[in-house]
Amino acid sequence: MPALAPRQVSVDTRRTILDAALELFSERSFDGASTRAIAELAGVTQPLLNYHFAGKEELWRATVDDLFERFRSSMQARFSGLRGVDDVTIAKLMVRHFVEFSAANPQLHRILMQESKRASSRLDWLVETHVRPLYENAIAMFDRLATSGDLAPIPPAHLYYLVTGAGASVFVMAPECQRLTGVDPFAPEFVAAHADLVVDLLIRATTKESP
Amino acid sequence: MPALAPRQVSVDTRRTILDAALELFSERSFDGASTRAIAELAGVTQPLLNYHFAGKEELWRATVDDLFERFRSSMQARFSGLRGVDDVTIAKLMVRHFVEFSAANPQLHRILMQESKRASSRLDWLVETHVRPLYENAIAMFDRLATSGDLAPIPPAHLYYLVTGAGASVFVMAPECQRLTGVDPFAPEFVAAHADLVVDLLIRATTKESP
DNA sequence: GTCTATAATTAGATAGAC
DNA sequence: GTCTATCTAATTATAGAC
Repeated sequence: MPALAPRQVSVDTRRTILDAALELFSERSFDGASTRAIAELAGVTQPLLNYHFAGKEELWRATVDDLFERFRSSMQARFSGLRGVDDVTIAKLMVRHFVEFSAANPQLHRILMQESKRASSRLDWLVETHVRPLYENAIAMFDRLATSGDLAPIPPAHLYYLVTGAGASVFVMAPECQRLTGVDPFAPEFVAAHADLVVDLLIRATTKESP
Repeated sequence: MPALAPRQVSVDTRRTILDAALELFSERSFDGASTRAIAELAGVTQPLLNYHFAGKEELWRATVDDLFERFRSSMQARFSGLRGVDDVTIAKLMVRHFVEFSAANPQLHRILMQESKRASSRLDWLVETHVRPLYENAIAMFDRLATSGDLAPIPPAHLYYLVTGAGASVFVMAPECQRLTGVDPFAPEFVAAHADLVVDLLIRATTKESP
C-alpha cells in the first residue's frame, strides 16, 4: 500500500484558494481583492498563491472558469430532464432555474457586472470564453418561442438583458436590498416569488397581445 | 472694476476633478480608481485632489452627491410636468424617464451595483443618504397603482429590483452588450425600445389578470 | 507543497516652494 | 490654487529554506 502521504495543511489547497478568491473577487472586484486577503481567507500565506497559479490574473481566470463550469453544468442538468416537454414550459423552467442559480451563486453576476462596465482584455476573454455560449443558448430559446408565436419578435439583446437584469440584480445587490427594504432576498420564499415574476416578465409582458 | 484674476489652469478645477472621478470610480470601482489616474484624467497633479477634497473617500462622496443630485433633479423636473395626469400614465412616463436617465448616465447604477455587493460604511451612507428617498418615492408610486387596481399587490422589494435591474443593467454592462451582441445600447432607438419593454414589464406583467 | 524574507512597484497623503 | 518632491504603507511577485 503506497499510502497517501499526509499533507502539511489541506487535502486540496487549490480548491480552498479558488473558493476564497471567488468570494473576494466577486465582492470587492479584481482590484479590490488583494492576494493577501485571498490567502488569509484561504488560511495560507500569500506567496503560496503564486505556486498554484501563475499570477493574480490567472487566479482570477481559474476562479471564473470554475464558477462558469458549475453554472453550465447546473443549467445543462436541468435541461436534460426536460426532453419532450413543450418549448414554453421549458423556457419557464429554465428561466426559473436561472433565477434560482443566481440566488444561490450571486458571485457569477457580481463578477459579470463588474467586468462588463469597461472594455478590457479580461472582458474580451470573459465574453468569448463563457458568455457567448450562454447567449447563443438564450437566443435559440427566444427563437423557438418566437417561431411558435409565444413571444413577440423582440431583438435578443433586449430580452437577454431584461431577463438577466431583472432576475439577478436583486441578488447581486443583496446587501443593499437587506438594508434598504429589510427583506432578505436569499430567503427561499423570496427567491421563488422573484423567479415567478421574471418568468411572467418574459412570457407575459413580451407576448404578443391576444384577445 | 476689480477684474477676474486669471487662474493658473482651469476656471473650475473642482468640477473637472469631479467629472474625472465619476468616470473612473464608476468604471473601475472605488479601489480600482487610483487618485493618480483621476488626477491625470482631470489634467492636474495628484496632490491637488487633497487640496480640494479631504481624501479619496471624501472625493468619492462628493462625486456621488453630485451624481444623485443630477438624478433627483432630472426625475423631479419630469414629474413636475405631469400635474393632473392619471397615475398609470405618470408611472409609465416616470419609468421611461428613469430608463432614459440610466442610459444617459450609466455611472449611477455602475456605482450602485459596485457598492451594493458588500456591506460597508460606504454602502450605509449611500443607502441612507441617497437610495432610501428614491425607494420611498417608488413605493408610493407602486402603492397608488395597487390602490387603483392597476398593479397586483406585489411586495415593493420585488418590483423595485425588477424594474431597476431590467431597466439599467444593459447600460451598466454596455461594453459587454456591444461586444456580445454587436448592438450599441446607447443608440436612441435601442434606449426607446428598451424603455417601452420595461414599462410593459411593470404595467402588464405584474397587472392582475383581467378577462 | 508551504513557509519566511524581501524585492520592486504603486498606493494615498503630506511638506513646502511658487 | 497648483506644483515638485517625498513619506509611509500596501501591493504583487520572487528567492530560497525546509
